[in-house]
Amino acid sequence: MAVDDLTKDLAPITSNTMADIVEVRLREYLKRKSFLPGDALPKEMELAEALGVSRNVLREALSRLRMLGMIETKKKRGMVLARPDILGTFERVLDPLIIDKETLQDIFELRLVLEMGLADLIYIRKTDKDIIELENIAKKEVNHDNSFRIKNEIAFHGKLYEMSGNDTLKRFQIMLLPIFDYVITVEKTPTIGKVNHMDLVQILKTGTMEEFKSGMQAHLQPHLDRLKKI
Amino acid sequence: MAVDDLTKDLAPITSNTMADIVEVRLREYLKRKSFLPGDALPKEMELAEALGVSRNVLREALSRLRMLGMIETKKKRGMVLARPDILGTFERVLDPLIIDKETLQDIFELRLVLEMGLADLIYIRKTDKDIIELENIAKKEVNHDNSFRIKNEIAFHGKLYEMSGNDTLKRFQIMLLPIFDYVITVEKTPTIGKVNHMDLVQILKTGTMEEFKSGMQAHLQPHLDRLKKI
DNA sequence: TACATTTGATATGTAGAACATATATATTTA
DNA sequence: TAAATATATATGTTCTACATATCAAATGTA
Repeated sequence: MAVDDLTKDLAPITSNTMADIVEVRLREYLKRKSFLPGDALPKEMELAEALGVSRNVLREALSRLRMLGMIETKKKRGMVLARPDILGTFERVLDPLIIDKETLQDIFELRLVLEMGLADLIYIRKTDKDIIELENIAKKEVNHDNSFRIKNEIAFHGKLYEMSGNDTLKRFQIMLLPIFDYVITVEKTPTIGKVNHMDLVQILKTGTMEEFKSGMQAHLQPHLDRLKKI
Repeated sequence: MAVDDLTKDLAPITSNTMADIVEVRLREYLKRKSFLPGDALPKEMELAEALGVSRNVLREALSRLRMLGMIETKKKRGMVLARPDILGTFERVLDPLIIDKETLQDIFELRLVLEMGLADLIYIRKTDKDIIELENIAKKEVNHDNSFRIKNEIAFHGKLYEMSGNDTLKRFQIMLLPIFDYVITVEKTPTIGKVNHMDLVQILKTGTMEEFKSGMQAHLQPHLDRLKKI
């Protein structure tokens, strides 16, 4: 354990390559000059000369920014600053097979936190149409095999995120799905709370937000019970 | 609006460069071969030849994976698969000046959702020491200028995240701070709820989780009131 | 034999030149 | 004037060469 802590606390000494340095310098440059999306950037050769590196190294750094969507390039027009898709970059590294166990657990908890906190947004923005759709999803649950049950579970909770009216949140949830898939697969027994999906729909129809919050908590309780104290 | 929807629905036709393709191919390769952190990868020339591209193009793709922390390289040892820091990659593109207004709003709401949903974790894991520290932060609030008030506000809510015992969540919050800083700066009048920090501390000391949830909601109510219905 | 030193081989890091390709702009042609 | 063509230019790609760090083997020394 002590070793693990050391490696976390002590600087990684990431023997910075030129590309690493140039990447940082470019970031600083873009920020300092307060470039805005659409603004044109100097051409590669000018940047390379200014930085005192080969075009090759510069292009490695630019390649990174391009991947993140921070810049876009066209053959003759040159480069322009762009709006990165903040979630798109996230998605690239979200592989449950690579993420360590602790982080996996953290993310699982993050999902619980999100769903517990979603009630306010849902109650501000829910529509009758939403509730009907949600009910239709809940109705399909009876008498199906396990793989269908999981799909339906995802559809139901996905719809809840959708009802929050927050696209970023919704995309975030979709992105985290593979991780829960993984965690759920690891779980031995399926977790079923005292409040099921149909109950939640009923609360949404006629109940108060407080009732919905309690209902959601009861629904997720088996997961919450599993969380360790420290 | 119709145009915006089109650009979202229709494929972006991102005239893929070789580096883009190689990046994807490498990802697939790593996944298919189910490499694990620490495993050695083939050397650059072998990969380049197998892919039928120049070493240069390959290096642009590798440079991206290296930035994300997916691979690490050493002079003679070659490359090994590594564990990417999932939040580190996120941080790179989180600049309030570049993010568009809608996403900024989405993220602001995300923060509210997180804090509303944090109660369960906090009640599972809070310690007396935590509460004393939180109280000390709350005590310092009186009679200070605005810049101190904001710092203290951040410290208080930051401590709440810390009490969740979830490192990923805590880091996530720190990462989102610049964005709230930006949103708060835009706000004309400071928003003060009916329940203040000291009240929340008192609830944590002797109250139930339900009371804490209600208290948190009252505390954040001014922000929630501001949210648009759609 | 055991250990320290030197040497060489090797994989990544960096540089530079050359050519390919697409495209905005200028020029020519109908 | 408008369409077709040519040219200049910035990015995309390849190739070669060399620098640098480091592992491993060979050599030297006690």
